[in-house]
Amino acid sequence: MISKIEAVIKKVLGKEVKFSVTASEKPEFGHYSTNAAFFVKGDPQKLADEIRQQAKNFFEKVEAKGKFINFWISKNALLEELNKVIKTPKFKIKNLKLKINIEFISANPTGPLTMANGRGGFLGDVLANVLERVGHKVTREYYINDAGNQIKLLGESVLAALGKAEPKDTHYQGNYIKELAGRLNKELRIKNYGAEEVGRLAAAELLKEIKKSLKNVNIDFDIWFSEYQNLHKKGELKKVLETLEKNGLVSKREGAKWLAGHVLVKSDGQPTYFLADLAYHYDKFIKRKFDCVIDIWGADHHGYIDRLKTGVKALGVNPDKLKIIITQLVRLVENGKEVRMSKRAGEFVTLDELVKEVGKDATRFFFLMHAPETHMDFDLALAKEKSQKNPVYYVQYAFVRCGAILRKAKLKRIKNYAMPAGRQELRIKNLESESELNLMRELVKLPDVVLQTAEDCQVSRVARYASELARAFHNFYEKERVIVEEKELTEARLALVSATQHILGEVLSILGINQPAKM
RNA sequence: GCCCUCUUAGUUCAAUGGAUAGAAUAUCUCCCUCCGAAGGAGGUGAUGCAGGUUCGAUUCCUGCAGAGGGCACCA
Repeated sequence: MISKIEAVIKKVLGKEVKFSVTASEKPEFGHYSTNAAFFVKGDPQKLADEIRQQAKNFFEKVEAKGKFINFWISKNALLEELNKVIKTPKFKIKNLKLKINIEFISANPTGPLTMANGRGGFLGDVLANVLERVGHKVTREYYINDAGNQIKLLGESVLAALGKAEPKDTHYQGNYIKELAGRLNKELRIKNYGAEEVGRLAAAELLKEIKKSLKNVNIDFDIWFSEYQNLHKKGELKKVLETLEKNGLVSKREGAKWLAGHVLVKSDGQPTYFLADLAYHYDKFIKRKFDCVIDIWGADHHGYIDRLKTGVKALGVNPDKLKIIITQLVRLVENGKEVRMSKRAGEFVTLDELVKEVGKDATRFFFLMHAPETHMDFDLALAKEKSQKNPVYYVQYAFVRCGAILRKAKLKRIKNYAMPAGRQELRIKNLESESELNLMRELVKLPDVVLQTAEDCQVSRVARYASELARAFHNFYEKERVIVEEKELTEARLALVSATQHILGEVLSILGINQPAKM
């Protein structure tokens, strides 16, 4: 809808003028408005009239108020647009076709997923959904850090728990290590593994747990990329290092190899994580040829952004193709006091615990509502208490109400309203009331919401839209009875309900939230 | 010390540089003869401080205060 209005304004202005069109927040400002008159000389009302002339049937009214120009969309145009949205196959609103890799969570396999991992997890999952809706080819990827020191440390921790090694402060603590040690004990008794091998074994075991947790919250990955198997074992680090050396970008100092002030190979000959990461991004950009790579990291890695971008540039890749999204850390608060979350100290709330206490859908919505850059304090007890008031239920309830009405219509054998697969033309020409039209205006916003989100990655917009759409529906439900005496009116309203069910269902599906039949 | 992020109703969050700063929740009133009240209608209530740029600043810039995070031959 917005791009349509923009196109009309552009036609009138004739030249490149920077302006924007937004959905209006207040009824007196119409349905949409633009600030275009701020940027051109002349009477705003005259400009408004010219715009109206350009698309007479589309606009019911175009009116300048001060320098703002407000648009009222005609009923026919609204209905036409709604039909268009409903009939879009799979709601795929564009076909942009970029090959995008989105890597998220990638928590080290040295412990269970914490609730903070959920933040980046849900963000990545939903962002991937959004990007798919505009036609991109999206690969969801989890990078498994199974090659560094932490694996050896994990192995030592397990051995220490079995009394086969000296306990140290740096070891991973917590019950999960003891449980893990118990599970591995049988195998370890037969074979005499070193710390690194034990670590690898333990990491594989923990990765199974991580996969289970993610499955439980409906986050799927296309690729689980093992640093050890796919990079180290295949000698990819060496290859990338050689490439960089050939291009004269590597310098030697104090026995180590450097790239632009960062160490690639330590003086003891061991590669750094930086080199592994370069090999990884070489794999993504050069070998697998992704047009765009999105990494979602926690705020504790923000200092690493410049380094990686520099490195990627050294590989000959335009660093703008690498988009890094930072999510602020989540602080765990208990009884008003902060608890440091640490796998080493064994102090954390796992994602599993959180989901068990608060519920899958409420957990998802809670994280998705918040912009990634907001700092969050998280109190498990409070979250549990508040989950009853989570807006997700408001949205799901609207969806349930749609279903309840349509069920009743079916029982009464009312026909001519159904929209199987969203293909049928909506028969809603005789809907006139404000709550009905308002609902239609909300429904029609779906493509704009998805497009904008695919553009700026602000996933919380989708969650907000879900609430707004639900409100428009609840409002309609309260004001108008759907199944009434007049047959035509009933059919029209049922069609509207059916359209709402489809679009609300699509929004829930983008958000990865369950579409319940009952609550 | 240097760098990044954040600061908006009691609380949790919105607002591509635009209009009278929106919601939710809490609180105070109302509304079930009804397709489910997990709902609807209304009241109260907010931009940390000081400058600057601009026709216009919650938004951009500078300084200050407060909160979180980062500054490794760790990953």
